[in-house]
Amino acid sequence: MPELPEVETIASRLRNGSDDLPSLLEHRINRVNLYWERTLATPSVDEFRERVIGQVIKDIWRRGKYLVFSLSEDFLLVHLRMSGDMLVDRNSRQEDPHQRLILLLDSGLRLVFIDPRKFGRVWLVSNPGEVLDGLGPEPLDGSFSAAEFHERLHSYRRQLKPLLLDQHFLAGLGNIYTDEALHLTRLHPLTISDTISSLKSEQLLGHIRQVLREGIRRNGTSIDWIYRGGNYQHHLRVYRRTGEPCPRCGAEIERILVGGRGTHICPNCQQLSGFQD
DNA sequence: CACGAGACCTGTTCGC
DNA sequence: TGCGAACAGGTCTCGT
Repeated sequence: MPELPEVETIASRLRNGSDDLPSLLEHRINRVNLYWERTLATPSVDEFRERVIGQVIKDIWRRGKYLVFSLSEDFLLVHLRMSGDMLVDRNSRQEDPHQRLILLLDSGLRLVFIDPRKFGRVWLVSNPGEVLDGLGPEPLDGSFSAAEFHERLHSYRRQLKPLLLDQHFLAGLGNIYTDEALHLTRLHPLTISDTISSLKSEQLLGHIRQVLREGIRRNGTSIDWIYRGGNYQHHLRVYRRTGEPCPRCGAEIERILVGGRGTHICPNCQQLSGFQD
């Protein structure tokens, strides 16, 4: 579920509150319930409890696909991976079989990490750079220019889609939004990155920003049983639309495998050639 | 350096 | 209907 727009949606809900639930800012952590030990990447379970209890949530934001909680003393980082979700509920709510970590707050609210597949991870660190330093630029950062993007594309000779999914190259894209952006730009996912013209690079960055902003505006994409609350799934052009007509030309959308990931393309609009105008 | 396969996990959907 | 295979919003590590 979690690519940049979904993580952004969750971060802003926790930070600003929503409907009936208040912002989590200035709430104090009173107690820790850990249900799956490997959820905790670092430190040890004992040290985590000792250090995090008593700390106050001062700020909440997103970097790439990470949720960042700035606490009074440390930073709590959360990566949702494939099936994670982070929500707030009242102390009285019933237990979820997939809850992996619960932070009980003063105020009687609970910050609940849900993760059916158990891939998600949580870090408690004094310096967030320990975890975040390797990440590439934020695609929505206005100071990240098309020229710089083009330069980065040309600093590798790699298949385009796996490169866009590489968080060291660019932070925040996942399978859904990458397929969507490539389709809008009419680029085949196997295009070699250093063959892309500066015009195409600029268009691609524009489309990446377009689908991410639209995803955020619609509170993310809800597919399957995992993430709810978003409705960008009704606006997807190719992702998981195998066999349906391309919204641009009507050809049947195909599913291929690229870098081991299911990939959705229009075979007519996204053709692989040696040069990209 | 770049790529593919396997690992980590559980739940749902597909195909025979 | 039933049952195993395939597949899923991610990322890491290893071998070639």
